[in-house]
Amino acid sequence: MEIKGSVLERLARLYFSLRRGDICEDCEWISSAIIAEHFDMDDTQIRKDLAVIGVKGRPRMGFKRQEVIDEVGGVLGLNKPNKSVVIGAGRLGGAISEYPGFKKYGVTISALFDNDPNKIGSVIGSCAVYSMDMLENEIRSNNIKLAVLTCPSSVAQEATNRLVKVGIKAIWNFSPKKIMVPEDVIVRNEHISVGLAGLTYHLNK
Amino acid sequence: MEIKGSVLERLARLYFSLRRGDICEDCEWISSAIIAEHFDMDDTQIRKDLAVIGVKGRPRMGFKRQEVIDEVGGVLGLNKPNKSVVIGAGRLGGAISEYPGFKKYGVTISALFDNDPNKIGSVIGSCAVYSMDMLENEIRSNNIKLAVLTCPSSVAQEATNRLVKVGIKAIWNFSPKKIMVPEDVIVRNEHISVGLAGLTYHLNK
DNA sequence: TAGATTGTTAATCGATTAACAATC
DNA sequence: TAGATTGTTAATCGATTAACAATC
Repeated sequence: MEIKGSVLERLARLYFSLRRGDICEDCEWISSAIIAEHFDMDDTQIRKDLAVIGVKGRPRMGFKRQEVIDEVGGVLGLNKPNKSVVIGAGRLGGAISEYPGFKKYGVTISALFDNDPNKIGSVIGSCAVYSMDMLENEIRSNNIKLAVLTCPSSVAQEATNRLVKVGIKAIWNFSPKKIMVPEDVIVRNEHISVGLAGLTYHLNK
Repeated sequence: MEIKGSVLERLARLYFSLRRGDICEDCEWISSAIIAEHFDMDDTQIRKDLAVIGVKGRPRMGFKRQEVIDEVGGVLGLNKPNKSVVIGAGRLGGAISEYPGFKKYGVTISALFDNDPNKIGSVIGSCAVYSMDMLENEIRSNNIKLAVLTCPSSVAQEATNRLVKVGIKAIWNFSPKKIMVPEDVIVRNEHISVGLAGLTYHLNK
């Protein structure tokens, strides 16, 4: 059963908030009403989302916090390690490599790749920066399925083609370019400028 | 008339795609059908969104590309400069300061702020890094209304309080922490880990 | 004129919320 | 037992799509 994107996103928010302790730090049980209040949502929605993945609550008690974390984490694929590579060792690639959250949530970065000789051989956030020539080797020998694209738009499609050819199945695309992939590869576009527009709209209204 | 978030987001996507030349590079006219195909949407939606902000098309011709850019840019507040400050001069703050897109779309970064003595006094992407002590002065004297929060979660609320007190009206929050603001201040949360979960879900399915 | 495309109303579809019996 | 909370069905609401007259 394929879980819908909107449900996945809400489950992810719930997962990260519970792990971070934003909602209840030490409690054993948590009710859908408390969760809903934190996210400014309807409590029925919380129960329905958890029902989708088969998490059961208990009348008068609510849901077991640790069970929710474990089950949601399992469904989201965050309970076991996900190895990844980062294409582009600029500031954004560096920020992603250094972000402690990824390791915490099961995503480890195997290496960064760049064409800039000044960057090749350096280390960013405990990850080595390799030449793009090493890309295929690294991905194959570590059986990596996830790639983060932080390279310039001009080379995004070319990099994508190489990634797909060598077995990458999921691409997190931070370049503003639309990239083409075969049907069995999933792309998530992260166009942060779009969020900016919502703010400037309100400022200039 | 308040434009809904979903409409704003679609208009922003359209605006950036047209400016980048993703849809039609040099054409004078563009039809809602062509736009819709690019975004994998229904063409009625495109016409409705443009109708919301009063952009008129012409039967048999479509919409004037430049007019769409100008009108949408105007509504989104991207036609005139928006000065901003960035709180936190880590890699993410640096990536944002260096990103050429912001200047191109009317957002200029006045300064970065950090408490790390090693960073204070340096320059990132043509922006100076100042001590947090200078925050209020800089915002007041430049009449800045927009702030980007890339500091650690632990100080996000404290920084927010100072920003709000000195007149900031829009906050782009990259920290995973929920921040509290008065009603007249708008916050946009950019929790990129949420996007990651969608990819790991599909990989582990 | 014939044909393509807009603008808009009506119909459909899906998502959110309300209601409430079941349960501990 | 009484009361709180779940689980789920039904009702509402809003968003998307279809249809089509108007127009150039």
